[in-house]
Amino acid sequence: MQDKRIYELHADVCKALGHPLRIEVIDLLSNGEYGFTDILEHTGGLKSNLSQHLSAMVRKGILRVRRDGKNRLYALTSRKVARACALMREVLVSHIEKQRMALMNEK
Amino acid sequence: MQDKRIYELHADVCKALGHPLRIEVIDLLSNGEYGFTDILEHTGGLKSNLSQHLSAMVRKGILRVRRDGKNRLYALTSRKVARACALMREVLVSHIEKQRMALMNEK
DNA sequence: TATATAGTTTATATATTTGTGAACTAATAA
DNA sequence: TTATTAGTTCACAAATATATAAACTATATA
Repeated sequence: MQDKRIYELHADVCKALGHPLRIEVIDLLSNGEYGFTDILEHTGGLKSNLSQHLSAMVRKGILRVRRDGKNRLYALTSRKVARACALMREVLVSHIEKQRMALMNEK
Repeated sequence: MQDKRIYELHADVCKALGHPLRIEVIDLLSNGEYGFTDILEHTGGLKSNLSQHLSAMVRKGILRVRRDGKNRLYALTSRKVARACALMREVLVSHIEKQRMALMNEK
């Protein structure tokens, strides 16, 4: 019941997965590196909003950026991020399945 | 740029990982099923707070509960949850490593 | 040098999450 | 039946996260 610090850091990194836009970005970047403008075109919304989400993801260590002329290219820091994300999607899908089943049985 | 709904659901499940107490619970339940009181003893804090976190996790489909007399037993719905969590921890660890390296180089 | 492009940063209003304690409920035990 | 145990639910205050728009910055181009 000591050193909760690791749980705080761990939760903080996981928080990066807890927003629809950020999930969409991770999904896209699973295919490789993309420029800011391409990501924005893909997700829609305001550039300032996207910029903030991306830099939060970089700060938490799940994305990296590099400059290429006047563009910025974003990528996942590791395939592990994509894998973790995919696992959670599978958990979601089976939960939805179970709910559907439960609904069918009560009718 | 359509059906963002899946991203919302996906993010919502991932949000379950985004809190220190919930990470601590997932870590514990990686070892198997535990009773509410044992979890509380392990994490500390108020029972009402733990109860709310646990039921949110059940609602999102990452934990399941069952009754055993007057106790309630909680478990992960799938090993996938533990694996996703472990992957994100690895991402955290290598980020911390990289930061340490960066600090060393600038000194 | 002046302009345009490609984002970033900042300020702020709103929405969501979290922690706390009191009240409540279901199952068992006396 | 009455307590007791083992949690859950509720209401509310405080803390965090999010979206938006305006201002700003760095690089490249004319």
